[in-house]
Parts: sequence; C-alpha cells; structure tokens
Amino acid sequence: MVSKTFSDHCPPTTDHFTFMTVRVRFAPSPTGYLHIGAARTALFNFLFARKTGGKFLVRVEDTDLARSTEESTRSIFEGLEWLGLNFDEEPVFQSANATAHRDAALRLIANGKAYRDFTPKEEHAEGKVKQDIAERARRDHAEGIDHRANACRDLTTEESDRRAADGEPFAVRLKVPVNGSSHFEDMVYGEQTRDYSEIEDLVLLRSDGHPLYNLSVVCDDIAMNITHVIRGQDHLTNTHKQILIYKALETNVPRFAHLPLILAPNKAKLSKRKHGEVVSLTTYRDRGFLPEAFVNALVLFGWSPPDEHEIFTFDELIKQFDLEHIHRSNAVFNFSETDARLWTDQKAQFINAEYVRTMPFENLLPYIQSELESVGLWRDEYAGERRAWFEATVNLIRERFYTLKDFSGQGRAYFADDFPFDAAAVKKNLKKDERLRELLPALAEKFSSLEPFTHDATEAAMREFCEHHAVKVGVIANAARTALTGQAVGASMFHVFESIGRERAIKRLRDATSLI
RNA sequence: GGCGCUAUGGUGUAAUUGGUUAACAUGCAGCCCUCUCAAGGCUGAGAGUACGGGUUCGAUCCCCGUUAGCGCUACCA
Repeated sequence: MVSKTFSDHCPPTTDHFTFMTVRVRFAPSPTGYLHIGAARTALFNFLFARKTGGKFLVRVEDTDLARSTEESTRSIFEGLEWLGLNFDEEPVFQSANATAHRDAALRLIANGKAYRDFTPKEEHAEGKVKQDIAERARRDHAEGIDHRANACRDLTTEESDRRAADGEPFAVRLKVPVNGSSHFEDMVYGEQTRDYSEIEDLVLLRSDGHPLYNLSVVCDDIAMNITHVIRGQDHLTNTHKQILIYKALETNVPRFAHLPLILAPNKAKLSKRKHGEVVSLTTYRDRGFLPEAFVNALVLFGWSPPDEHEIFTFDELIKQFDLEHIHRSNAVFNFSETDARLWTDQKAQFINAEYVRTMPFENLLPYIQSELESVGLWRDEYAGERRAWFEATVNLIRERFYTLKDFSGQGRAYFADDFPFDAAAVKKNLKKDERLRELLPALAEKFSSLEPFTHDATEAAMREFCEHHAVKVGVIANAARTALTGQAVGASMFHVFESIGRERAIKRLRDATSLI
C-alpha cells in the first residue's frame, strides 16, 4: 500500500546523504533585483558548502515566463559576485529542464502515483488569488466539503487514457495518501509533521503541459544531486509536498534546513513595492558598502556565533558558521523611511563603518580606487610613487568614515583642489572672527618657510603663531580646517596640514580670505 | 476558515538545555580625551523574558490556553 510507505517514512539522523559530499544550491527566481533576504539565503548556502567542503550551486528558477527577465538574472549574478559568493558549477536554468519535469510527471501517471485531472481549470482574478483560496477553504470547511475529493482520481486507466487520446485537456495531480501523516526532521526547526488530510492532491503539470514549481524543484534537486536544501522558512510547509514527490519518484530525500525570514520594522514582509530600495542588494553596493561588511551584517540576521564576537573575516565566518546556531524566529531589519540617517539598519551601518576604518589597507585599496575612479579623482601614482602618502592619508581620514562614498565626498579635498565649502562651516569657523582675514595669510607666510612640513613642525609653528598673535589655537585650527577641507569636522589639523602638504595648504589658507 | 512556525530592552542576538543581580552588540544619554567631528575609554537609562494559567523547592527554558506576526492552504514561485 502506497500510503503505508509514506506514513512510515521518518528519516534517521544518519541517512543516505550523511556520507556524501555536500551539495547545496541557491535557487532564486529572476523576477526582480536580488533581495537582501535572498542574498542571505545564498550566503548561508555558500557558507555551509565551504564549511563542509561541499559544492555551492546556483539554479535560476525561470519557469514563470511572464515575470522572469534577463535583466533580473544578470542582477542576481552581479549580486552574488559582489558578495563574493562564487559558485562551483555552471548555473542551471530551470526552464531548460521543462521536458524532463514533464516526463517525470508522465512516468508517475504510468506507475499509478499520479493521475490525469480533467476538471477545467479554476480561474482567479488578478491579485485576488490569496483571497479566493482562503475563501474557498473557508466555504468548503463550513459546508463540510472534502477539498481532496476529486472524481478523476479514481478514473479507470482505460477511461483516463481514452479521454486523453481524445484530446481532452488535463492537469496531472499527485495521489496524496488518504490516511497518515508526513514527517521530516528539519535541521533548524526540528521535527515537522503534517497530516495528509491537510494536503490536497497537488498539481504537477498544468493542462497546458507546463510543470509546476514543486515538481520542478524536486526534479532539479534530484538531477543536481542536492544533499541539503537550505531556503526560506516560507517553504517549510511545502516541504511535505516535495517529500511526497521524492517518494513517488523513488529517490532519496535530501536534508532540509529552513531559515527564519527577514522582516520590515512593522514585522511585515519586506517588499520592494512597500519598502523601496532598502531591500535591494545593489543599493548597498551603490551607497558605498563593502561587500565583506555587508556579508558580516547579513549573516547576523538569523544566525549568531557560539561566542560573542560579531565582527569576523570571511574565512573566520566560514570556520564559525554552522546550522546549529540558526535562529527560529524571524528577524526585523530596522530602518526608518522618514529619517535619512536611518535609511537602513543601524547595525549594518555600524558594521560597514567598522570595516571601513579597520580593514587592512591593502584590502581596502581596490575599493577606494574604484570609488575615486568613479568621480575622476584616482591617479595611478597613488598606487606607485605616492603610495605612502596615499596610505597615510586614507588611514587619517577613514577613521571617521562610514562608507566608501565618504572618500569621494567628505574626503574630496584630499584628492582634489576643487571641493565644496560647507556653508555652516564657513559661517562658524571663518566668518566668526574678522582677524582671520589677516591671520590666515600670516599663517600661510609662516608655513612657507617651515622645514620640514610635518605634524610636529606645523604644531610647534602654529602654537607659537597663536601665542604671538594672542589667539586661541582652536580658532585658527578650526578656521584652517574649513579653509583646507571645506568642512567643520575632520582629523586633527596638524595631521591634515601634513597630508595636504605645504603648497596646497598655503594656497588654501590664502584663498580662504575671500570667504571671510 | 484549516494547518504549521515563531514570540527575551528600539533593533540583532546570549543565557552551560530548570538555579544568572537576565549577558553581549548596536542605537540612545552623560563624562573623559580634545582644535572640530569621529574613534577610543568610562558611566548610565532601557527587557523581569507577548499575555494568562499550570508542572516544580525553583521557570526565559517544560505543558496548556489566549493574543499577535509570519507562512502554507494555486493549473504562482
């Protein structure tokens, strides 16, 4: 009896896949940009593969012809590349396997595990599908109708074959056992049970011949030899249906690990329509996040390390990562749509800043280079004869930066002679004291003969200068900061002098008088 | 409506699986440092663990109920 084998299925801790090389996949559907939730799923799969010495694969689930776009596919691959999640084999495009999926469904009819359903397709109004389903379920329940009752299930083979041969359209449905229940051990959520009475005979093939999601996933996972399915928790209850298909196909069932979801601040599902660009991975790249930092931030949603360290390199992460410490409750991505400072999760911002200011210079250099290149400020000598200066300057300014964008924004005055003056800074530091009109050029004059032009030398010279003119060091330092960088805030002025250099410092001190 | 999953400061997460003044990070406030702003150091506010019942000498942890959120319930993925 088929139902008996189903009911008895309960995977032991060590199963068929335990001794095989781990093979996991990331299976996005290309219907938009790469969502941060999907990115995290990809990351967890990747980490698990690297951790276990297994393979990380990608399968593009492009079976929804209407919604899938090439542009989306491209952005998904770009996103994976940006994050550094390199896959091990050629990506699989699910649409290419439709024939195999259809054949599998037909095979199931042949051996009696599935049947043709000649009932005409139910049409659902656009956008009302969820409502329709809930309503139908409610109505059936109220009227005592068994939603599983389907006259076609018990059609004789002869009649079924005849009607099919006559050209009558049919969908293919899996025969779900009438009695018993489905069980599996989720690696995150633990023992899962679902009564077969809760599962309708699911459609494998549409009447137009197109295979449906559950069939396609299972077939492809079998074809790709997937050992562990790591995906969002929204598939937790679907898993029972998929296991039914595995059993019908008489293949081994992989292990499952479902991940908690990442929610919006109001605990609603994170969606582009409602939440905009915060959910798109490309936003983070475009706003100056370091992929290493974003990975670090992302991994903390739904997983936590055994110890309390939260900042780690990719290699440390691979070493530390495990399925055991994945959380079961959904996480909320904390941001505000009204406060620009809180445009995205604050902790993610902190982690990015932490990386910007502490990452080894050599690792950061390529990112800064491409940032400066994007605004036309990169010069090859920064990697050559002026490398020491460049490194010292970067180390000086990155201390108070949050993103890569700051190198071309706040940091512009270090790499360009044309830079904007912050109006508030000019008002506060330059216009405040009339004497600066004479003092700034005087300081420039003093600097012109100063040798060497270093942090210590400029400090000594300036302190002496201030004493001589009976003016507070702070007044001159702040005025100089605005004159040299256009800003009210920044690094210690003596370091700034040294970095900007004598020529540029003198010129900027003199030019600033026009602003006073 | 049915079924399933989840519930610890604002947010992300800990709590050796029943014994802690409920911990860490972020964010917030203050102080120190100081030429500004960060960083850093120090201090502080912020949860009695969704709510209500049990079990127990003792529950964040186990059980039941309620509530809320999420998911599934499709010839979507």
